[in-house]
Amino acid sequence: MSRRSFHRASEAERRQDLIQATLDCISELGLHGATVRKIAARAGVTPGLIRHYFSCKDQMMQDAYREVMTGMTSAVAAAANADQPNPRAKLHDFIVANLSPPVADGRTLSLWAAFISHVRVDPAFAEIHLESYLAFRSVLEALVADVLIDAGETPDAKRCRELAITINGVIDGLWIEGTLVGHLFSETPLPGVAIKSVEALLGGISLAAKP
Amino acid sequence: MSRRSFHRASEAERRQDLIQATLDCISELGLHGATVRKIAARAGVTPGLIRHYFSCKDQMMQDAYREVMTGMTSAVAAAANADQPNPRAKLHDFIVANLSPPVADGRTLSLWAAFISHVRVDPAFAEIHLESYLAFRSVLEALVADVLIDAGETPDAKRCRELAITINGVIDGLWIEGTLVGHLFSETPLPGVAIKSVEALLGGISLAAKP
DNA sequence: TTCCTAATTATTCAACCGTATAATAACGAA
DNA sequence: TTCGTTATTATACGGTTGAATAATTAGGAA
Repeated sequence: MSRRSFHRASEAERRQDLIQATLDCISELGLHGATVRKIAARAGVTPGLIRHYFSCKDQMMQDAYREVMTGMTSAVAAAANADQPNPRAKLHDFIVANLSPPVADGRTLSLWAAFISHVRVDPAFAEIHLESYLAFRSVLEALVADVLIDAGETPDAKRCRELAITINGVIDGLWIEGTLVGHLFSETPLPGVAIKSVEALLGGISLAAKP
Repeated sequence: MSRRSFHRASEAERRQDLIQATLDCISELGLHGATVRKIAARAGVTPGLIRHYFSCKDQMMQDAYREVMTGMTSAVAAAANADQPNPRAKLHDFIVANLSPPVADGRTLSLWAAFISHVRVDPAFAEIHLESYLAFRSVLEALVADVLIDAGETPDAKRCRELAITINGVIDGLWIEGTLVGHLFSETPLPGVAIKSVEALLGGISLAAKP
């Protein structure tokens, strides 16, 4: 009776593997299908190892939630800061990134929804949600402020915040629609719809590259 | 040893009780806490009864999902047709109803999210989602068309659909934001934000009651 | 009232859950 | 090379799960 051979991984990559396996299981099998055993099998380890890296299953779930949200926010923030120094182009790219893969993606949406449904159940999830919401909104608020200044306005904080709330809503709503039933309006690409909508919300400011 | 006494209910009300108990458990305990036993206890019956009314637990979940979505859509549709014959006031009330209780409510949002997270897992859930999405959007599309006509436009179907998609997005996004972190902007009531946003999206058409 | 039907309870089952503990093998240090 | 540490596996445990079956009792029909 010989034991299974294994590889000793670094703590960082093992945790990452386990979290990714957790996310895979949740998105493919649902929350009640993402058991410790299935997650371990997906990660190629035995179930006991999970409790060597996480104090309990819930702890791993919370870390996985944080991972998803920081991943999304940093991806769209990076898209905004990628090329253009132009504030309008930055906001434009930010919006498009929110409505394109890998953010606009069935797997990501399933994960987000699964975690959101636990916000009311577990205060730890509520805190993670609040953190990630505020982080996202503050990025958006800064982008909006720069656009308004670039357009010659002198916006106060309240207006920027209200616009950020609204634009966040537009992005979220179209993100959900586009990801869940995107096949229904493939002839009406959502990024374009979103840009037009935000331009209207901004009072007609164009987000196209400056002439 | 005497058996527990019980009441023989009609099929309709028993099914309704079981579905409501299912929804209560999902929203309070999460998907993996909504077990057959907990649901039965909440409904005041024994677990075996569930399989007398539903072929399996999943079947009951699907019926519960359908119940949530038809409840939401019919609530907001009723709000739109309640008082005003004025198309603008109808759309106005429709939007406000979407962002007010009982639609904008933590329990409802938790349920919606829990079910959405299963759309990718189970094709039956995907079908229910598609049905309810199309039902909602077609109500909204009709409201938008009437508003445009009332404003003197002669809108084509494509424009109405695109506006409905966008407005649906705004409503969904603000609904989520408002329900999850509504306490953050109690001084900026979301219904007002939504109305202003939709007015902007409609090109400046006012949704206030006609003068 | 008496009887029949089926709604409801009670009980059982195999499978699976998350967690705990002990044995072992991988791999860096010396 | 040898040794020690610890990451990893193996195994076990008590409790829970969804489902199946059998026993009963409620409530209408006759």
